[in-house]
Amino acid sequence: MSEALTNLSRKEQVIRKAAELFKEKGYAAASMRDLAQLLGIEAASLYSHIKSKEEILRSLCFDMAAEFRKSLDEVEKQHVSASEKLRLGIIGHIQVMAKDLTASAVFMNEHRHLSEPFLRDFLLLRINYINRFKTILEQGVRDGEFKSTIDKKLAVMTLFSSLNWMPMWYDPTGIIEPVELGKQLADMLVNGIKKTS
Amino acid sequence: MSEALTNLSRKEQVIRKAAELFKEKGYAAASMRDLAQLLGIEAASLYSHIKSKEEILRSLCFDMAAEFRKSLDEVEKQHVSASEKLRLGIIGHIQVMAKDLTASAVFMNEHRHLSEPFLRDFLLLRINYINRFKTILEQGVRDGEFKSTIDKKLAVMTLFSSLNWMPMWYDPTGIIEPVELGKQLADMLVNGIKKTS
DNA sequence: CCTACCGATCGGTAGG
DNA sequence: CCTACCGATCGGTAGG
Repeated sequence: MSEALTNLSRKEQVIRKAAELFKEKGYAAASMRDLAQLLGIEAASLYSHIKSKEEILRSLCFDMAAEFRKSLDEVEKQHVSASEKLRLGIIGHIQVMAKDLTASAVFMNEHRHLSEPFLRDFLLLRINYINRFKTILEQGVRDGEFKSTIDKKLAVMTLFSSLNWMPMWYDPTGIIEPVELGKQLADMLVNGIKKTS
Repeated sequence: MSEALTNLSRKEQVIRKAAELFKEKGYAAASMRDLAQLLGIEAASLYSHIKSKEEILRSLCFDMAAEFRKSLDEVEKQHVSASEKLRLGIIGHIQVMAKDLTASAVFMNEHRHLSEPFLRDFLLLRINYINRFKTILEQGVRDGEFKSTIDKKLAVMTLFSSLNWMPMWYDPTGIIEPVELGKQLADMLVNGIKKTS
């Protein structure tokens, strides 16, 4: 029983270290020997904790996907305007990423190394998530809250690009907190950077 | 002479095919044997055209960097407002990318596989380019054209994220042209998506 | 551009 | 978690 607990936590240690390694070198260039060395064990010993290198990637990608999904579920329950929903969606997304910036970077950059049918599943989850944001934008246009001239595909892709690159430059030790960052990003997208007065 | 020209054009064929392969599989996961097969030759034969796998990556990354730089040089010569400069800079960047979406994707996603001192040089070019856009934003704030409350780092990072992800979803056979896309992206960033009337 | 090959390294297994 | 390995594959060279 305590043995099972120990194994579980050791497995998580392996996965977390792997995330750091995958983020730094990329999945393909990161070797299991590199990973073992970081953990102070032999490469062969890794396989008492995990089944394969790809299993690690899978758990990182799909766990993050589940977190993003949960966050957006909460937002959609709210009865608020489209711009408020968009704001909450952005803040939620950033909060999820901020909880694990390393896993977020792997989620974003390394998912393509997933083999089938996992890659297909992952891509479906992602397109679904993006479409839920698109729905919010469409609602905003319908309600007369957003310009009818905006290109929704461009807007949603711009949003996602900004969101997904955040792990590359966001400094968690810096002054700005995740929620504040989300608010500013949402404000910039909704209101632009031009002075309105 | 015609031999030299043939070699040159063959070298370029190799590089272009490599760009497609690097984009699709990632640099580390793309093997020279894969590349050779795409070209219908043996892996060893590649080395009569190129010195090493990394030499290909270097030429792709640094050639793109030079194109981006040239484009921004032109923009900075113009005597126009900050928002117009920003607009022209965005359009220029997108035009450069649209000329070679494959090389652009490699430039963005694979540069980290450059070895030193090339990686350092590349990163310096990139930060310099980003800072030139930041200067445009600062000018806009100073001139009272942009809100003084905007986070310039966030704004410039958002801009770059959107710009750099474009090769991932932009469909060159689609209806929207590069210049039009640049205009819309600039408009969205400057004016936001909210109705102002 | 080819054949023939090199040493290094890869993910992973057997058996303890 | 270790020692001892495996077959496959890697980037690249020699010599033509």
